[in-house]
Amino acid sequence: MIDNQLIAKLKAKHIKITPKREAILQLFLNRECCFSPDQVWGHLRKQFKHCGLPSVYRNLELFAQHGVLTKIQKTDRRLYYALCKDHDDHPHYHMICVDCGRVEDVPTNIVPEVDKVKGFKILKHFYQAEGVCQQCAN
Amino acid sequence: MIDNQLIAKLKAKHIKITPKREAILQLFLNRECCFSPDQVWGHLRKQFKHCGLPSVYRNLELFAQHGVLTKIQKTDRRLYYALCKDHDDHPHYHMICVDCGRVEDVPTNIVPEVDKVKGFKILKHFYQAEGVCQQCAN
DNA sequence: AAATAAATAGAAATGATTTCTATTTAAGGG
DNA sequence: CCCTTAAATAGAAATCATTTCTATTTATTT
Ligand SMILES: [Mn+2]
Ligand SMILES: [Mn+2]
Ligand SMILES: [Zn+2]
Ligand SMILES: [Zn+2]
Repeated sequence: MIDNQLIAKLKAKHIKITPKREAILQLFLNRECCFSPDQVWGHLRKQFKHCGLPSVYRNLELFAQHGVLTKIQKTDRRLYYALCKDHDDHPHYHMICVDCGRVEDVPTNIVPEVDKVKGFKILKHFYQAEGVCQQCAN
Repeated sequence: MIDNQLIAKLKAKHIKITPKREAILQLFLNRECCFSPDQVWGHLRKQFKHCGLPSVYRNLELFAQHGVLTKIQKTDRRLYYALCKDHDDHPHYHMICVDCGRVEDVPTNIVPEVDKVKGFKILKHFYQAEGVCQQCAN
């Protein structure tokens, strides 16, 4: 059912595979959308009688720390996470559908060349695009 | 004292020029840094005996709506605003010094060409860089 | 100076996120 | 399998940045 490569990766990092964690990953694998902790919680409560929201927050952040999920910035300033498949192997950014929440990895060759312009030493940069995906355009 | 061109611009938009608003603009004009509402409030309370935090929130958002200020994304996920001088005349992004908070407008020619790649219709995009400014590097 | 719509202070509410702690559980070794 | 142990969890409570509400004040126009 769940991606075995992903499980192996997590085990290699000494991260326990719990039913809740599997269900969270499964949700992101099934629907390639971004979800807020609250949305993930709502999904988990269908499967599990007991389910704490703080655990959802902790696990989403854990997955983000290990490159499995990426944080998505939306205008409502709440937390959103999405699956990041090309985990740091190739530079890419994320494109979010404002309609359905779909998140696509898009390879990029944007490189900050600006340290010459203003004398800034760039430590990190962030690019994100919003729009309407092909499916939602119809 | 305060930028008269800016005042004229605001009057043209039927925005009342109040002492608090002048003081907020003056702060951003004096120090080209990003500030949180709380930081602006702390500054205003030195000059004004009575000063409500909700007014600060409202005014910062008002200025942002009218392109005078721009929102800055920091990792602490709190609101930050900075002066945006090149207001939409030229495409540019913002570079933030992680040390002193300085914000620089940097012209860009980054154009999202990705609607071809994945069939996405891009509505807006956001780029921001973080680093250390020349002054703080010394 | 008076009229008026907008701006404000201050208190209170909101709600997403975090913290805390006792209990449960996954993983590894016998 | 059964034990052991460190990690994960639920649930309640706290936190705290941001927003809402309302009576009062104020900037602008007559
Ligand atoms: Mn990704
Ligand atoms: Mn700007
Ligand atoms: Zn879509
Ligand atoms: Zn600096």
